Amino acid sequence: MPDGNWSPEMSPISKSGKTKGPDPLAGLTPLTPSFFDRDPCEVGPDLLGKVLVRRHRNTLLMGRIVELEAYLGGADPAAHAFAGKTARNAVLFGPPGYAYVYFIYGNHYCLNVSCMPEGQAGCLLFRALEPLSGLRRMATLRGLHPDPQDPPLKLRLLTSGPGRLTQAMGITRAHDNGKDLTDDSGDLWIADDGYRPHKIVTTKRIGITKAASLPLRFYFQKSPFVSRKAG
DNA sequence: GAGGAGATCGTCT
DNA sequence: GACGATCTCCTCT
Repeated sequence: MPDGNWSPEMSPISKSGKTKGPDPLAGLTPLTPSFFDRDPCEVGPDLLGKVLVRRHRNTLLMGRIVELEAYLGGADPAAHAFAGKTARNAVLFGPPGYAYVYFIYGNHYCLNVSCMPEGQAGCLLFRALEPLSGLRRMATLRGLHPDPQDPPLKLRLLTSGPGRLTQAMGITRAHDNGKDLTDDSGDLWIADDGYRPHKIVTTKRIGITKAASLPLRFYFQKSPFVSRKAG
């Protein structure tokens, strides 16, 4: 899409997310481990526009990735892996394409995907999604009461932020940490639906004090679902 | 609309 | 015991 106004193709395709009728996963192919077997700075722009797929009980939840941050591991003081491997961050040192979920500020979970070859740490933090499917379930999980009209401004509250998107997808450390996000037989994986992104903006990362000036945050310039526009 | 502060708990030192 | 890759509510302008 050219970098004009937000495209209708990015609007929600299913409110219920119930998996009946035509296969809602038709045309979706899982990403491969080799996709993530690279520097997160390279993976980040490529991962924008892909779809995070979640099977939550009998409901399919899907969201397009519109905002990410890269964390580089041993070379990045802001990264959890900077101080070395611990029980908490062990997934980051494992094979690429796996979910690293951690608990922060006593309230929130954050979802990352591991990058780089096994033995080297690096990851991408999911900061925002555009809700595509299963909006009612997402609203319920978020503790919101969905308006029947689904006004666009309310939609932003579902998945615009790292803590919000994990809550909307029902992602927790106990249930999802260490999952293979390239395995479409699981209940959490990443798909390519053929969408090709429009203009990508690169800015400083949010909410950190160390290495705060590095341009490692990537998002779609025109997406209303990005957590914050200012870098 | 912008800014500040509290909530709340796992992880690390 | 201190800190933190956040969110929400409340207050002020």
